[in-house]
Amino acid sequence: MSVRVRFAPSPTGFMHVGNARTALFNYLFARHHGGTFILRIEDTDIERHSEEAVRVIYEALKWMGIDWDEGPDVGGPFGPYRQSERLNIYKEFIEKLKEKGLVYECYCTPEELEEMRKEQLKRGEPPRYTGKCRNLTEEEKEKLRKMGRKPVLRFKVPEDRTIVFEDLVKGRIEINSRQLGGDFVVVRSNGMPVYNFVVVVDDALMKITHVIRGEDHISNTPKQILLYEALGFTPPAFAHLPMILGPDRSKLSKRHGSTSVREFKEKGYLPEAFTNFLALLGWYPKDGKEILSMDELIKRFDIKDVNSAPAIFDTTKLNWMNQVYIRSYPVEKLTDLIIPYLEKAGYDTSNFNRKWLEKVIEVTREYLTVLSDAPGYMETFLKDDFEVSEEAKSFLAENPDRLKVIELFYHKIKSLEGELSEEKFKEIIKEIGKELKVKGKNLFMPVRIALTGKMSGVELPILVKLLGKERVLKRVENSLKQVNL
RNA sequence: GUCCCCGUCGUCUAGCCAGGCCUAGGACACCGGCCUUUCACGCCGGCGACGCGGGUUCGAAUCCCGCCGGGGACGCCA
Repeated sequence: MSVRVRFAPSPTGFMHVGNARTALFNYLFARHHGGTFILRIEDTDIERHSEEAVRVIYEALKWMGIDWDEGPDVGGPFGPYRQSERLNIYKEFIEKLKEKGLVYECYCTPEELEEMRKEQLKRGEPPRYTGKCRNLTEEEKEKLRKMGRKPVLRFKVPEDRTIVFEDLVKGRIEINSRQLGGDFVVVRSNGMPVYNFVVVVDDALMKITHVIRGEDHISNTPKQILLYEALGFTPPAFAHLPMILGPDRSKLSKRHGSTSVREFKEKGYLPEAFTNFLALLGWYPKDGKEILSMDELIKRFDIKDVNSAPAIFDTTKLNWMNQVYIRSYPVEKLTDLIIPYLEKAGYDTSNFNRKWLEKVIEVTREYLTVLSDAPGYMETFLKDDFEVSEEAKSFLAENPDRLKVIELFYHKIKSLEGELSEEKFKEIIKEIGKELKVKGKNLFMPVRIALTGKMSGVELPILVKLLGKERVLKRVENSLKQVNL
């Protein structure tokens, strides 16, 4: 039987990195086995769902390089792929449960249930539904209905049964039905079925073979297995991925900083780096190779190699990976991605020659960790009216020779005939060194300051070449003005 | 509180199932050196972990028991 897996997020308006990793592992698993990857939108909680929120999911997945074979937008043989559009399907299976006498109406109000939970907790008992309404008579129900109460439908959980499943990453897991918190709700009082129920119906009908999801779903699994059985379906295989933790070792959430895919995209992480990094959170290739393209990930991915211990989300390594990817990215693509950051920083990029911009990026890419660093590092090339830093000024003031270097450099460039090439620049510097009898830092640093106002930066010959004679002169004039007070 | 899951360098992890090849390997980070007439890159080196206690065994990171620690779940959220 061919592998069919699904990623089933609820549209909350943002894609959490934990969800992104779940999607990725499902995707890798599907592609590795030549199976089908399905996208299903879990929006039974209608109040929270919006079209925009669904689009956020599409965008995040596409950005990461994940495509799906079946889904709300592309369709497929087992649609619809949005739970809010599957309501009559669920109704049919609710009827089945009713016929079998496996569900019953419960008229307790949320307030009553909350009260009950509090008391149980106070007594040191695990909170659970007691089964209060399990044996209500018709008259009692009628009475409660007259009070204006709308019932929920609860599933009858068997008294004392050990539910066992073989988890693909955790191993054998056994839970007694007594630990399930009592009879659980399958249909809300507003008639809307609840997650644990719809997920079973959908996974069964969509012929899902492997359910790969976060560890926080382990406690749902026995309930779902009970429903599979009640409905006459065979449960799929389960694989529960270890949690992703924040630096404080608690479940990663918004208070830990950036946790949405979009934030990483906006900061300027390359999708290849981000995906590569996520893949290594809880999984490790047998051969130990860490920089891996999507194809290489697919080739190597094995659910058996997924770690069962949780991982802390620490972006230090992501930063390194991003640098690695930035340095090997095609310049054209990199330029396309960097231009928006330049625009945001106030540059009108239409003023720049595209080829020239690419050359600038070619030399500055080495310095970038994230794309949003680009405007800062590229400033040296883009802005001629810079300010000479205080550090640089005092450096020049320390030794009169240093200023002389700048002045001589200026005259030599001014009287230069023809193009200012890298070689020409090196020659000129050598000449200055000989004529003024200076060398080392005393020779190079003044020129650097005159050209950039800073004490560090890219290699001078390259800078000079990309600037051209006119801009070099303009810059030296600008610096001289600031230093000669 | 109850149940479930987890515990190897600061972090991601290899090794654990099939005990000796482990004076525990790699990567990131950190520190130092080299390279570079700057910074970064690159190269070389260093620091650094089997949660604790018992047991089994000639031998345990690996198997067993207990403890401790961390996390998750306990919704008419998904």
